[in-house]
Amino acid sequence: MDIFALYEGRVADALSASFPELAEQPEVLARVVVEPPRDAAHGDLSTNAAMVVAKPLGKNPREIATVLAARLGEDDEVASAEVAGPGFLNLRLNPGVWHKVLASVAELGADFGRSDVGKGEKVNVEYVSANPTGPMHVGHTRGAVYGDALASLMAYTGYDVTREYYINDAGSQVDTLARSVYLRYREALGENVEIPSGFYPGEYLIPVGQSLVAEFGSSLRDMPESAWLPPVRQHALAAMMELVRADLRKLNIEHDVFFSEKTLHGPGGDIETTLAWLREKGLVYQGRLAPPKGKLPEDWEDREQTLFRATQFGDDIDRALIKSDGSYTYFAADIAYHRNKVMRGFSTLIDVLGADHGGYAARIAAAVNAVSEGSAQVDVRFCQLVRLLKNGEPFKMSKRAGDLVTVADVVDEVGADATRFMLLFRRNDAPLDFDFAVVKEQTRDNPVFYVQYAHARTWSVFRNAGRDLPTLDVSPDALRCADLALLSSAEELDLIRLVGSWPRQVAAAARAHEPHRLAFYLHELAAQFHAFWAKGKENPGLRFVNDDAPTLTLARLALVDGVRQVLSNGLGLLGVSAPRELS
RNA sequence: GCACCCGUAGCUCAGCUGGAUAGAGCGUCGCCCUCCGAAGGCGAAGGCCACAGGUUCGAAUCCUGUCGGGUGCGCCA
Repeated sequence: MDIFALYEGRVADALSASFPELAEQPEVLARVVVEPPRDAAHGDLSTNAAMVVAKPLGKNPREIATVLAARLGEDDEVASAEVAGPGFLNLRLNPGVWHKVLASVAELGADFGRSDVGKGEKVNVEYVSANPTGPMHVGHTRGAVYGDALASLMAYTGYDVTREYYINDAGSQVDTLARSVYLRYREALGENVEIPSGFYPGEYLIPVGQSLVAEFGSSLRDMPESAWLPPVRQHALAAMMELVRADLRKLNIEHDVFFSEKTLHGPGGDIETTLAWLREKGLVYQGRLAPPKGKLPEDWEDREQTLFRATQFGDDIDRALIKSDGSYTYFAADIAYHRNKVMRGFSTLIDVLGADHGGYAARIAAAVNAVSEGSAQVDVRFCQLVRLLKNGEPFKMSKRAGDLVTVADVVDEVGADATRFMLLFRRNDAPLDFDFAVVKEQTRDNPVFYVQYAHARTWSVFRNAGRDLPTLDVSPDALRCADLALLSSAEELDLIRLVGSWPRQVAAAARAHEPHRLAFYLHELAAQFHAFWAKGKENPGLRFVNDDAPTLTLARLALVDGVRQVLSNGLGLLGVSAPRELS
């Protein structure tokens, strides 16, 4: 039950009942918002309705608000409806409404917050998509966690979500990988090898070389490169993807689809058909590009090439499709890939990329626009770099992959929960400091701990109740029968209001593609719960468990259970565990 | 030179797609535990929302320009 969405409907109804001409302007009504007022003293709900429709109606907003107030004030649930400021309408609800909201939390359980705002729209979230040349390093982690949480969030809000990983297995770096593995293969056969620069030096390739020996014996040693390269490449790719999957598992990330770039190439492949289609639409031509201003690339040569008319779709320049050696550019494959997604029925495509791909967004948008003929939308989200620190000092940890700190290093050090929560406790496009020392602290300075501790405390309340009031039935059925009207203090109602705003937060976060909002909400809910808990210290009457007041205790437990449920649902969406006890 | 991202308290950052008196954590200062609800809580100080215009009932939020920081810039992936 999303009380805000509910009242948005009621306000819209009241508007069109009072001003029938608005029925013809749904786009105006769509701008009407019901939200919690900034200042709680203004009431429970606040709406901008009168101000939004004032102009289209040619009427004074306060006048409109007064009409609305009269109409909405007739509702039994509404205790008062007041016009304020330039034309805000503030509604105060009877506490019984909030008690109903709390009851609905228990009723809906894990589904409290779930919605159908996505209306079953097919969404493809592409994330991680790291080159399959080694284990994942921290640079990939943020996008991985962000994409994963976003996918969960959107699935929860009624979108039909596919989690996808694009394997860049068609470029020259895969050949470099194969050659690097081949050296490790010869090493495994007893040779003394040096890894020249330009090859991948990581020790993680040693076992791959050994497994080649196990599979092929020494048969590859005396072949020419043209003969051993294909089997070694395939073997190496499979091994790397296994590494990547293992790293993703450590973060509890699982994709639905692993899409190989290689499958787009070749005769009759998606790239060919896509380019043919673009040619037919007149979007491909032979032409020259002006050299970039400023520093000129050293090997610049002015030559005619095959270009995609990206400028027709808002890009700065047209983009090359075919390299001078005759093979397709990465972008050509990417157009085909995005067209493939569109053909699979996705109407919203989300690409999660590192911030170093910033310049790529415009051409992807152009490609999707062209290829879907405007029917699909793409949202390219960039994840900024993560700076690793320990006690404020830059942190290096070079165990597995040369200079790079890997995902496994981080997760082994602080755990998947902390890694995920910290990466989500920030907007994705803002740089992030990740301090190992802070994340391992068990104090309120550590947001992961702080939120998990709040959840553990809800369980601890129930354990205390069992100890102090052993005869009290605190089963879910008993909680359902609790007299919630006993929850009448400001602290209790504030907490219920916050709990009740959860569905609204979830829906807004999903629409904005911003899972970090959930992390901030959970931190706030944890803070308010901790504060309420502490009130019981000064004022025993506010304690959750009161030996001499079992019915009040039961009502309070219902409130605690609602907090527990929302913390649990929220942590679940973020992919962070919700422990019942902290060790 | 161009494009994209960013500029909010001393520091790190939120700010719910334009709403009312701009918020949180850290840091600083001051409080609250002889055990049973301190792995916590309460309070204070701290702001020209980089700057200048514009759009309108209303701007940290949208537009333009300036300054400052980051990223990227024909065939790399």
